[in-house]
Amino acid sequence: MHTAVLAKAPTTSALPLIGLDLPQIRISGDAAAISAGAVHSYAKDEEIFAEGDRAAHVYKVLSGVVRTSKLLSDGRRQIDAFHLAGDIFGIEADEEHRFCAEAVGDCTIVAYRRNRLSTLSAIDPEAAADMTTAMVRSLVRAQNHMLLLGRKSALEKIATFLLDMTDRTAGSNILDLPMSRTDIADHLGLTIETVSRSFTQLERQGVIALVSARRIVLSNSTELKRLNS
Amino acid sequence: MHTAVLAKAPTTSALPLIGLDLPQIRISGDAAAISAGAVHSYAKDEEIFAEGDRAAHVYKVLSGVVRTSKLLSDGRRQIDAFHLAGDIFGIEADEEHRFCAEAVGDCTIVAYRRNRLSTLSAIDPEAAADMTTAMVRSLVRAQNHMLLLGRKSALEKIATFLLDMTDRTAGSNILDLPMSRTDIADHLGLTIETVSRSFTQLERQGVIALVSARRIVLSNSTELKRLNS
DNA sequence: CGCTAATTTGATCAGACTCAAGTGAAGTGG
DNA sequence: CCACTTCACTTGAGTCTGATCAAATTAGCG
Repeated sequence: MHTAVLAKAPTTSALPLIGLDLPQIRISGDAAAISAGAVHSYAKDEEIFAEGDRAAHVYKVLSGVVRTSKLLSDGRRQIDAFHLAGDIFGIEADEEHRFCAEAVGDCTIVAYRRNRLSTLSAIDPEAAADMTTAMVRSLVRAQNHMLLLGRKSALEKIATFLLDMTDRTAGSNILDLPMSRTDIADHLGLTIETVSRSFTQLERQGVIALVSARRIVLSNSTELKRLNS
Repeated sequence: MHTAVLAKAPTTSALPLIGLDLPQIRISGDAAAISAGAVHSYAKDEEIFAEGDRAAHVYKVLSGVVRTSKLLSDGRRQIDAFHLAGDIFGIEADEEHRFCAEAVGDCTIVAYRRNRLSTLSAIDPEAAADMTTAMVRSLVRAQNHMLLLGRKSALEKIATFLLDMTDRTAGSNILDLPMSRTDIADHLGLTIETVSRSFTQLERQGVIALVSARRIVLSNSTELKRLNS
């Protein structure tokens, strides 16, 4: 992992108070207890950590979007999640990362030294609870995603994805997708062609409008929810 | 949830010491702290809890196998995991169960009152750590399963499944499957016909031998591991 | 021993994939 | 500022894996 050179973004600066501007999940407690987090910036597609790297940190997205994924030997890829601002990722059971993390677009991230979850819980129970919350959230997300991957049609997958992304970003019905068709495909267990065709089909049905490739208006979210099953 | 009437199995008996015969994950600490677990028996296909039930307990399998699953409105089902003896299941973020749990065959289960994970961690940090371990394990499993569901072929899915079940049960190369083809299909995102055909194909290739429908000999686990990708 | 449920097998179909070409937008360099 | 390159996305045609529908076989059980 190395820090990206981006003029505007802060680099490897210690955070005086960890739980400061982190609304969604607050890493609380004494800064000394969980040695202070460091902020890093990453450029688009830059690797944050790789599968097999030593899992020395837990991360939180400050801005931008991160994807975590696993690869098969022949290159097939499954993106298990996109992490938006406020999301925690990189929690591992073992000493090793079981998936890799990359910046979807330019982004900034806080890295917290991982003093072994068990140890942490003794020192700072509240921080441990926050970590637990993050983990439970990942698990719920993973369980829903397994249902999607195993049992939903292409159109249903896209519908679910659009609704989920809308929920997690703006409340409005305009959705700006931060990721490519390739990323969407690898997240939903489809190919880019099928993703594209599904978008087109939804547009023809008047369910969505494609302002541009990455900007989508949900013109009929009722129908979208129905497709969601 | 109701307790099955099985002559041989104990029913709703308080456990004097919780972490007694639970080798894999030990729920430790003062029995008073996490009010004692109660043992229940369930018959094949009996429901342990349903999607939407209040999540008042966390469970551990003592004997037999449990499946946890989610349903779509039209009946399509995704089994997210099979839980064998020693496995913990039913951990939830919310007050509600997000999936349903049923007995695959006759089984016995301990139910631990769920004094909110956060509260628990204050009272009994060690028990909380055990719970965390269980959760992390579920998460790792879920992440691997997403890769399987999203990116593997039918044959690869079956190969992975057989190897995983073998790992989790005996060390030998004889595997007794506790679940039906339907359950396997709903776990792997396939149909029963495809599951059956994949088994047949593996048998014809000399990779496995089907002693009976539920008893499988892994005659060439090297080839099975290669298929596993 | 007969009944029921589970599994296997066969034939056909369809949804999603592959391969291939075309379109469009963004960025680069002259 | 515009031509050119590049990359992302879309669209089309044909194929294939796995689904569906249907029937046969086997196993388990009262």
